[in-house]
Amino acid sequence: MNDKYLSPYDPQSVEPQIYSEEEQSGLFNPDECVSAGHTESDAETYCIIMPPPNANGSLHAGHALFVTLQDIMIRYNRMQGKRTLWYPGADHAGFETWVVFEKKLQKEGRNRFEMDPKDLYNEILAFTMENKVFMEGQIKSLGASCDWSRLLFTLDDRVVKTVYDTFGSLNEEGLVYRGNRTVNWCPKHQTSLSNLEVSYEDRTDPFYYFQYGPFVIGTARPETKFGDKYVVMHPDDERYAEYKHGQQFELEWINGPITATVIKDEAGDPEMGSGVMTITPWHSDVDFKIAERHDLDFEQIIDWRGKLLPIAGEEFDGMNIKEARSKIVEKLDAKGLLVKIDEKYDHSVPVCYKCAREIEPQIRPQWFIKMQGLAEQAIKAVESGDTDIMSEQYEKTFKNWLAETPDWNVSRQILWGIPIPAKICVDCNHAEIDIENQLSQCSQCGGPVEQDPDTFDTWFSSGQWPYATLGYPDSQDFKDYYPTTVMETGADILTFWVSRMMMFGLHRTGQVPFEKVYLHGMVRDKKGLKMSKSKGNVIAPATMQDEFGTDALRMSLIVGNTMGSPMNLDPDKVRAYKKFANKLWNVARFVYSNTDGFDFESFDTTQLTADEQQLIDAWHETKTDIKSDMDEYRLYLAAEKLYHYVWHTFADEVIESTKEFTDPETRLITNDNKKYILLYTMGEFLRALHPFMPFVTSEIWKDYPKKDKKMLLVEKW
RNA sequence: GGGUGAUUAGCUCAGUUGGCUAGAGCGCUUCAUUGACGUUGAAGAGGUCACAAGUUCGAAUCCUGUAUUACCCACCA
Repeated sequence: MNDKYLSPYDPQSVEPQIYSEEEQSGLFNPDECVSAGHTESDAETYCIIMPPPNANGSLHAGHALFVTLQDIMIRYNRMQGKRTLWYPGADHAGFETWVVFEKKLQKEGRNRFEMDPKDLYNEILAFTMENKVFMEGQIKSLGASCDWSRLLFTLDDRVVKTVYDTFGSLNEEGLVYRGNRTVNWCPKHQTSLSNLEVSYEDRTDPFYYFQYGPFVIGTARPETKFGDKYVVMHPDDERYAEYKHGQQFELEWINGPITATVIKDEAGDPEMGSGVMTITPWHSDVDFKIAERHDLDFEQIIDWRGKLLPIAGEEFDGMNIKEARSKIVEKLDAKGLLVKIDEKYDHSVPVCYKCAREIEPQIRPQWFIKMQGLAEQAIKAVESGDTDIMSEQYEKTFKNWLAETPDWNVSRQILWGIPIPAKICVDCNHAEIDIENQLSQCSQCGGPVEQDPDTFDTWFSSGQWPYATLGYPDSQDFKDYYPTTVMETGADILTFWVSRMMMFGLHRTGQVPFEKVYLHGMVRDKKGLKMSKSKGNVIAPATMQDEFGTDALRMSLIVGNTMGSPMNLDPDKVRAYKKFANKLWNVARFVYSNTDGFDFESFDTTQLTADEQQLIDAWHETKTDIKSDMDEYRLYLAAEKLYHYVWHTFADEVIESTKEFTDPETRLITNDNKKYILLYTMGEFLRALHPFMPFVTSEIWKDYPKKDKKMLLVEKW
């Protein structure tokens, strides 16, 4: 027996060695598996496209969970003899990286507005590349058996080309338009956000009532009221029956007398306040829609930095809106127009999900994708079963969201991303899509054109990831592996990402991008709370790996974690599986020390007694059971059953039953039947356990006395 | 406001299409063990499976209602 078994299992010394042996074997690449003869060239394929992690920081527990889940699926299916491809990637993560990078600049006392855009871009690129390498190292440390030779970055030329082609083909089908629309503008980040990137905060603020001509209007935002020259009420509100649609009247307002117009619109809610409101079409989506219906004027009151524009009058021009609010109230009060203030008005305020600053709705020309037809196709594909969302509780969310999703604003005003292939005319502002980058003058007025400074929403490019990675339309990978087998990702990005991949996949390739969707829940702390730096409850996977070993971390993330439900990570649980790794080590120590020199492959199994045969049959029953759990993605059950078998059946019963056959002198087992059972069964469960705990099983496998032994990675399960 | 889950041991959670005495990890009690094992093993305490009613030979599991709770979406002049 190898002396290494005399001391307890030490993950730190074993893991890097095992991973580098596996990686250097080249067998993470399915082509290598075929040419080395481990996989039949016509074998069924199995493919997972890795959700490309954001290359802007270190891995958190959620990454550890997805790497573990996918690696188990991949290793299991590879060991089933399938041609198995796990395609790794890295995401430039537009806005997310932008936010991280901006914080870094801030810390260094620098300001991006003072930097040359090219320098800025290059700095972010360098920053991202550095993080990308670091992140890949962490993924490797988790044991990911993905094919690094195919690694793709979301800003690689091949990806950009695919993204442009898709934008072009959407445009050809009339699904792209440029529109002046209300966007969710973050004054801090200087970009528009999608609806999904806006969160809401409950607040209690003062609510002001002002005299507006003959009416009383209520508002929580006096600072927008400068431009309000329309007063809206419900057509059926009898209190105001005397006022006709379009009727004009004079009134005294913030900066003197103005002329207001009465608008009758169903959006006016008679139950709300006085039933009368004034509107600010530029700075509210609801108001925008009313204004559109009645063809009203749009006036910008607040600039992109959150300051009042000249329309607010000399006194307020350039003033920050927060400061302006109280001053306006004071002024109106002085004029006798303040009716009352309700100090306790509860409402929810839209804020930027990154900086929590209030969203300022603004109007800005943006590129939009028409969603309705694309969404219908995606819904149909799920209903027909072409794509199976395995966690059924999310199927409804998926369909409901798609059925109601508005057109998608794909423009972002950030530098870090894929530039939108469009030109803007310097003279007439006309915007034109230019996929091939050939346009030199405006097709409308002949004036000079400039590149559209906006970039794509990162989900527009990552939504094309499955066919972009595989090299649509004519690469061999695309032919071999598309549609992919499983998309495994977090339930929280079902709408952000999975829905977009479905729509784009169907649009471009005519096929769904994946056959199954496995969604995992969020990893939380042991009390079920979301991990966050402010709560101080963040558990870094690297810490768990250092303390308990990667196999232990992997097991603890899997056992008891049902598909789609949140997962609570408790260090005590990881510790428990560290003990399990050591238990395996000691099982190996016992088996190897008792079977030195025993040739189990030449053993005549007919010598086994009925009771002994029973022990082997019991394993095979367990194995069959586990296999069906694996095939149906009940990984949590398979893991638990393996754990239970090794500890409570093999160690507690099989091993114990051999002890009466030991030589009193050497204290070794003398009975060949027992030796056979021990060796044979251990070989079986090492293989079965390998997808879950690749490191300790591989290390034990090195000493397994089998002829024509392969790496455990490519042994048959 | 709409939607989707959750509620099982002291704690954190499993429990597959309804089916033996409801399980795991950690914690707790007692005994044994230094001859595979950072110990481990044996035994044990601890559960009205949120509550109520129902379907069934049989319910933690299915139906209805109630309570509590979490998350997602929409949105409020």
